[in-house]
Amino acid sequence: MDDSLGNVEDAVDSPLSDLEHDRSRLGRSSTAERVADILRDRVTEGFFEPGQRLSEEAIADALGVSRNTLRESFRLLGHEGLLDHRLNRGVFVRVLSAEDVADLYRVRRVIEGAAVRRRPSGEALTVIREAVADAERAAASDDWRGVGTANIRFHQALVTLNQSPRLDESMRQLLAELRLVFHVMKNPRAFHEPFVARNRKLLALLEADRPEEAAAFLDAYLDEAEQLLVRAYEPNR
Amino acid sequence: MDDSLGNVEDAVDSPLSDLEHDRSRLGRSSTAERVADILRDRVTEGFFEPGQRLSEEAIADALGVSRNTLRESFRLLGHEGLLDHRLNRGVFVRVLSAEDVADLYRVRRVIEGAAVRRRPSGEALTVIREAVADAERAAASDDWRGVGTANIRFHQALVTLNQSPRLDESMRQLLAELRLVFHVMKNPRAFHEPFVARNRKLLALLEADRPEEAAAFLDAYLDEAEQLLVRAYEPNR
DNA sequence: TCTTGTCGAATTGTTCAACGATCCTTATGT
DNA sequence: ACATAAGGATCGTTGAACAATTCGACAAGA
Repeated sequence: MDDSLGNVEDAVDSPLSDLEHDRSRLGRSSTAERVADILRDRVTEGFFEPGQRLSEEAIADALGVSRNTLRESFRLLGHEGLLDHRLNRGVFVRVLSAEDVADLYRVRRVIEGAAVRRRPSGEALTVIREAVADAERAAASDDWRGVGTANIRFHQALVTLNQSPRLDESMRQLLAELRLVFHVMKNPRAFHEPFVARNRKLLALLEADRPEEAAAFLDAYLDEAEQLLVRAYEPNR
Repeated sequence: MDDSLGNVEDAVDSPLSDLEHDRSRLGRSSTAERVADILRDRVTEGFFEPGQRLSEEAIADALGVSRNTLRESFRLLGHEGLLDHRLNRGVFVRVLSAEDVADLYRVRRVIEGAAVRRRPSGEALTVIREAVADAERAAASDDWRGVGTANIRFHQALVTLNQSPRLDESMRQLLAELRLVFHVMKNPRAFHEPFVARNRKLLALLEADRPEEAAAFLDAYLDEAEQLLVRAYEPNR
């Protein structure tokens, strides 16, 4: 890797370093992990309902993989909190209690709160702006499911202000768990609509470099979101 | 389950709900998980050195379990950040970069910082006091390894102030990762001794209910700890 | 009627042996 | 010295097998 040689590779130097960015996706094949990806999607999208048992034989058969491989996948998702592995009984889609929801929001207040107190980099702000705009666009066309995913992207982007890969990863998992709960909202509009404008407001506070106000605003934001969720959730226990 | 019947069960109603509390300990076995426990200990205690490859056949043979079971264990530890799973190459004890260390401390500042800003419950304070006392006792008898573990207990107890099971678990994993790094300190005394008195000071600030000062003190505390670690660590890259 | 014991089917937990795929080292040839 | 090819070691995955455990059903007993 000596650039001083001035060989033909220099011509594609920039696009090449772009490619390097995708390298993390390369090693990423392995039947067990791919199966885990599929199951993760299915669980978070609600295809498998919370509490439902995932039969090893049935799923291994359906996906065309062996039970052993499937079990490796189960271990991964169990560790992510999406599946509940009970000894000798099988794996079940995790059922979150109201107390779990409260805990998830406790963590959000800590991680997102720390994020908005930081002086944002322009780069991070760009991503946040896009998420806000996407949510507004989706709301304008009554696509409340789209609002939900844009909203998730917004909060994920907020956390990147911490500049910590581990916190990013924690947030990713946290939001995956939270999606398990979102499905109980029968009226997605009622849950997502109030927050579109707040995202815009929070972004403005960040851009104005008023971290303490942003933090206070976020706290109220999360309080209300939690209330909405718990209220719709508590009855089903 | 109608209590109004006034049957004999009423007499044991209270002790029965006590029993439920122990239910979590029941499911607690499974060869794969027990193997994961053993390996986790071995890795954090330094028996397996960072970078070392863990042969499936050799370890499965040594522990008397099958390769498939061992692989399930590997998946668990891989997700905890202690093992590095490279496709078709095997699992290696994770090697943390200086950037990883910085990230771990970034997370600590967020999680522990949030913790000390809370009004501590008397119960949590008791555990913290014990950890401080243990560290002082160990230091008095030149047991610097003991100081290290008491110190870890101290910070783990700090995090419980957040009253969040998920943050507790995150901290547990984070500290396990950090232990991977601690082993590079050839002089444990130089690394642990300065913090015994600071633990006491931080505890005093908590007891005096001065959260902002506690937070500022903790930040400086973590800054110095990180500096010490990185300085001893950077050369070995 | 309620509790307790027992049986059997279904499912998970774990092992084992096998084979292709991939990586690493070493030997080979230019 | 360098690229290439061969070989061995190890991983990835499978399929089958069997023990262990759960759970529901049903019978026996208080």
